[in-house]
Amino acid sequence: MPAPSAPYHHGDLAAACLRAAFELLEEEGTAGLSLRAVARRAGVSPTAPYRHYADRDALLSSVAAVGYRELAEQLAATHPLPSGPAELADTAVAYVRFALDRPALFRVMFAEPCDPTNPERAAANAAIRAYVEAIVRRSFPESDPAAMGTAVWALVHGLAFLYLDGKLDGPIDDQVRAAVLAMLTAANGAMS
Amino acid sequence: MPAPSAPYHHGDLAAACLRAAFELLEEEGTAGLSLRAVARRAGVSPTAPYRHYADRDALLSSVAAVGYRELAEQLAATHPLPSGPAELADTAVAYVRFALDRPALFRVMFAEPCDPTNPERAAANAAIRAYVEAIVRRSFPESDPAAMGTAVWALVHGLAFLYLDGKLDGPIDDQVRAAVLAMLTAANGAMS
DNA sequence: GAATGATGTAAGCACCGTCAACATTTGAGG
DNA sequence: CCTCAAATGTTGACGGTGCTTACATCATTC
Repeated sequence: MPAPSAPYHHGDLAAACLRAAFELLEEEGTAGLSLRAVARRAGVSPTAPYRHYADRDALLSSVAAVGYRELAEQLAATHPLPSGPAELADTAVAYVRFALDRPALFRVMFAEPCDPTNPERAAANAAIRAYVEAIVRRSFPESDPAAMGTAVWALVHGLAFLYLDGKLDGPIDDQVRAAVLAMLTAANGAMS
Repeated sequence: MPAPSAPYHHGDLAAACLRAAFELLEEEGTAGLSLRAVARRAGVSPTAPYRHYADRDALLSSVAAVGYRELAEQLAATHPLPSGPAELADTAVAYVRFALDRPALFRVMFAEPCDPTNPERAAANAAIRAYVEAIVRRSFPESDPAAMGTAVWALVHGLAFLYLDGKLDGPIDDQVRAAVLAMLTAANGAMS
């Protein structure tokens, strides 16, 4: 009998927990994501996940790390290295869409008081930062890459959160595009 | 005997709960803000707050509403109606400072899956929006006020969240200023 | 083949949000 | 002034949570 019904050892409980956490996040939102629910879904006792995750925050950090990778993939799929305001606006739309398509995941990634020393998160953070700075260097060669990179990321990130919180409504794609383009063209009229 | 020890009726429990919630938020962060803790601090039974707040979310919404007013005050105290990139950068710094000075409150205000139909929140939201648009109309008269207002708010809001989540570090004031100014001057080099 | 470390379980603690039933106080109408 | 209803606060309970401690089972290595 190779698999009677429930072998004592699960096999790969860490991965199963991660998968269960993602499913719960999509189905019930952040509130439904409890360690006990994860354990139930993985078909395991309530305290089994503690063998693989120190506490709930550790599981959330792993979820967030996967989320960062998926966000990066979605952005790269839009434009591997966007250039100029129009493509940059496309990328902004993709970023906001990710947030709105998977709001609970996005909140876990960015809205939890997280542990900034977590290496997975730090690495993902550095990756996003490098991606944005590469864009900036190419599209705005005369700007300070660090400052402009920060600003571009903040602009897009802020748009995502404002939409997520219902502070903005209306056609997302068009409004995101309009906001990004307005910002990138505004200076001409205002600066001396 | 006007106040023996503990009169059956509190007097103004709704306000006392709000005050207790603010204190707990500052002292212990979002995690420490439970209805029961609020009740304890107000010196009242665990379920008494339910006479004044339908549930925990209702209390959080009231906390957020007060937070919006305080944020608006802090911005107005910096520049009643900022004009031009430099003053706009000052206002951005004030916004980010608010977020970093009172991180738990800021998260309650913006990072909770909130009820967008709550009238208090909607009103506060409209007030911030009007403030930003007034700034934009004056500082960027050639821009579309709606799109540019959204973009400016998003830029500042995004900076606040990125700092809050530890995605950025270093001297806050200088970096926020640099990011805002970089964004507002970048277009000249990039657009046709 | 037995010891050892990794993995999963069971039981329990303190806390949480919320409901239902009850107690007390206040205030308005007779 | 007295009554009685509404507003307010209390008690007790239920199911859920994160987490700890002690124990059971398995897989591996000597």
